[in-house]
Amino acid sequence: MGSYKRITDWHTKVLTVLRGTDEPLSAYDVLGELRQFNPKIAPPTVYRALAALTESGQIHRLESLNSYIACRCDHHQQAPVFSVCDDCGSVEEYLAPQVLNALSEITHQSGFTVTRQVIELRGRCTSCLEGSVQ
Amino acid sequence: MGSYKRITDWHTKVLTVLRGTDEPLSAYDVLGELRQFNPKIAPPTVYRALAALTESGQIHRLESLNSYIACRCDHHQQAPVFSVCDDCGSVEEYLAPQVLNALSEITHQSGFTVTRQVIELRGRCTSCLEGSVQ
DNA sequence: CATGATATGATATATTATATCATAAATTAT
DNA sequence: ATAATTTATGATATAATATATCATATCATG
Repeated sequence: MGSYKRITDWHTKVLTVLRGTDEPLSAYDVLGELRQFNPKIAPPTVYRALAALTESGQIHRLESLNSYIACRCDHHQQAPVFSVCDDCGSVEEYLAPQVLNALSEITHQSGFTVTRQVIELRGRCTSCLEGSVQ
Repeated sequence: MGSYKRITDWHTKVLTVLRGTDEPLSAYDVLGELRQFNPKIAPPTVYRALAALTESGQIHRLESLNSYIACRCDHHQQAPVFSVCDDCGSVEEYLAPQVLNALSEITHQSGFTVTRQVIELRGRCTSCLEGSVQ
C-alpha cells in the first residue's frame, strides 16, 4: 500500500499553461489551452489537475476570482497574500509573515486549527491609479 | 439628480433570511427561502439584493464558499476576518485590526490601493477537533 | 502476471452568476 | 399635479463554474 502519485502529463501541461502567463486563468481558460493537445479533454480532467497542483502549492486558487495562478514565490506551502487590480487584472503575490502571525494570534485564542488561508486584496495597482488621476 | 436608494422589500427579506441562521447560505439557498413570498422570484432579484447588502456591509460574501452570511459584528464597513470549519460548516467573524495593519504595511510599500479585503481561514473549529481526537 | 491503487475519459448534470430588456415605482423638476 | 429621469423589479435566457459517476486504462508491487 502507501500512497503514490502518478506524475501525469496533464499536471505538467496545466502547470506550463499557468506559468506561461501573468494573468490568472479560469479552469475553462486552461481547458481551452489544453484542447491544443486533446480537443476532447473534459472539465473534470482540468479540475483534477488544478486540485493536485493547488494541493502541492505549485499553483494557487484565487477564490475571489474563481481562477488560478502559478506560484511566483519560492515558498510552496506557505500561505500567500495576493493583491488583484480590478482595473488591469494584474495580480501580485506577497510573502507576509507578519500577516500570518497576526492571524495566528486570533486563531490561537479561539482554538481554531487552520488548514488554509485565503488572503486577497482587491483594489487598484499603482499604474492604474496613476493612469486615472491625471 | 443625486443618487437615491429605494429601500426595497427584497433587501429586507434577504437580510432577515440571513440573520435567521448561523450558517452561510448560497444565493440559491436564499432564493429558496424567498419563494415563500413569491414562488416566481428569479436569481437576478436575489443577486441584486445580495450585492446591495454586501455593499452596505450588512452581509458578507464568503468567497471561498460562494455564500453569504449576515454581519455579526457592529463594524459595518470594516474588513472582517472569517474562520470556516470544514467539518461542521460553522463560521466565526472576527475583528482583527492587527491583521489589517499588517496588510496595509504591505500595500503601502507597493502603492496598491485596497478597496476590499478577503480574509478567510479554513480549518476545524475547537469542537470538531475535540470530537475527532478522542 | 495478478492484484490493488490511482488516473483518465466520457457523459451527464449541478451549481453559481450575469446579460438583457420591458415594465413599474420613486424622485425631481417644472 | 405631472412629465421627465432615475432606479428597482420581473422575466427570460444563457453563461460560467464545478462535480458526480462509472467504465476503462495505467502504474506499482508482490
